[in-house]
Amino acid sequence: MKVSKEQMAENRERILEMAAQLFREKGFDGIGVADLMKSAGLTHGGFYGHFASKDDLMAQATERALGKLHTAWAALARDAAHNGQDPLGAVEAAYLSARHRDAPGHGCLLAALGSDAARQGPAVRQAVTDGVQKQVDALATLMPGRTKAAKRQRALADYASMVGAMVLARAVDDPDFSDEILQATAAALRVCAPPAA
Amino acid sequence: MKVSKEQMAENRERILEMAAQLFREKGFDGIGVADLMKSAGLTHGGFYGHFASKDDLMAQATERALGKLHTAWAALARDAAHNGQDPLGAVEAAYLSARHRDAPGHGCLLAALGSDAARQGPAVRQAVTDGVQKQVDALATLMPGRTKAAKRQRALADYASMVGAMVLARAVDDPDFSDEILQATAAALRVCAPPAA
DNA sequence: ATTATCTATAGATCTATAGATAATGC
DNA sequence: ATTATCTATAGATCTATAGATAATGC
Repeated sequence: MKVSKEQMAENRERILEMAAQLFREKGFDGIGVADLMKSAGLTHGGFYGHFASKDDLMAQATERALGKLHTAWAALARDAAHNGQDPLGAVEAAYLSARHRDAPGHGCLLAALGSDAARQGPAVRQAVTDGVQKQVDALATLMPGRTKAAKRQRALADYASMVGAMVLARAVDDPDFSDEILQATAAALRVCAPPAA
Repeated sequence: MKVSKEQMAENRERILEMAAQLFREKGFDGIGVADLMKSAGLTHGGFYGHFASKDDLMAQATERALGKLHTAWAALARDAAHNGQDPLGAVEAAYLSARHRDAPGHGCLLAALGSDAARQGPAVRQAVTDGVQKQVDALATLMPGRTKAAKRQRALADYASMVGAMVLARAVDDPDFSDEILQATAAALRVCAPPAA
């Protein structure tokens, strides 16, 4: 049953990716180690050769999910700028889209697990804090404003608006109401921080 | 062991209040029926005489928590108006306070359980949807704006901002960063929707 | 020989229920 | 007599570990 070093590294990656998705879809408590390993095509017991505990995996999956979104935002902003469009507007539009709302497993970790994260241990909290700082830094770079402090302040408020809108849009049961929340927030962001151009 | 009808109604109230608090503090999955009943000073088995299931309790506790906050907002706005202050600003300041952040068990259900709520059954989702509609209606009444639609749009965006800011402020591990998130969001709300006065 | 994975299980939860108990309220 | 609560437990989870298995890599 032993596999090669390469195969083992690949297995570890698969567990981590699967965890990052399933935690966002079902919550930290919504998926167990056994089912997670089954989804990765491995058995329950093998898990503890890769991670010290479920909490360890949760922290690493959190870091992974936040890092991936950071990369996605950067690519989105770069493409928009390359096409002569507003980079900030592109990131905001993607975040506040029905597509994002309907795919929590591949979206923003804070929107999917934000209220859960506040109740987790130090490792997860640390990963969240680092991830949020990086996202805010990225937004601040795209933000219009005279001073660095003004850009950062706007970036923080912008991020909070988007996370809250997504949490609400996913929590409510009525699809029309959900769309309305996303659209109203997108409109408010346009009014508050119009593109520098 | 039987108690009077009045005592039973009182016990039911105590379970519901305790649940509304403990769910917000520990998450829907973070507190079990047995521990909840112990907190209410009753035994595990007695629970099912009051509620059909844990899910039933979750839905009723959700409705209760959202209703209480609605009442609190109304009182806050009324008092502010009575003292010649901006009612909207009073609600926003209270929501985005460190006091609210540090007492999730008595605060906004969406900030405490928003990402959890999206994964719950129809009863909880329905209670959340109704509660959010009422909060948004209340905010819209306080909101400056020419048309009813404009007020509602601003109210939706306002609510999203506040919920997101609180989710982030509670999720991050660094107290200074947490304060910064709340303050930046409060500042952005002042810029976007300045008091009508 | 080493070790990544598998099988099996310990021990601790959790929701829900069945039957016993004892106080209310006709 | 009725019924709200209690005790005890069934049945299903969940995390974590111990020991067996079998393929890699010296």
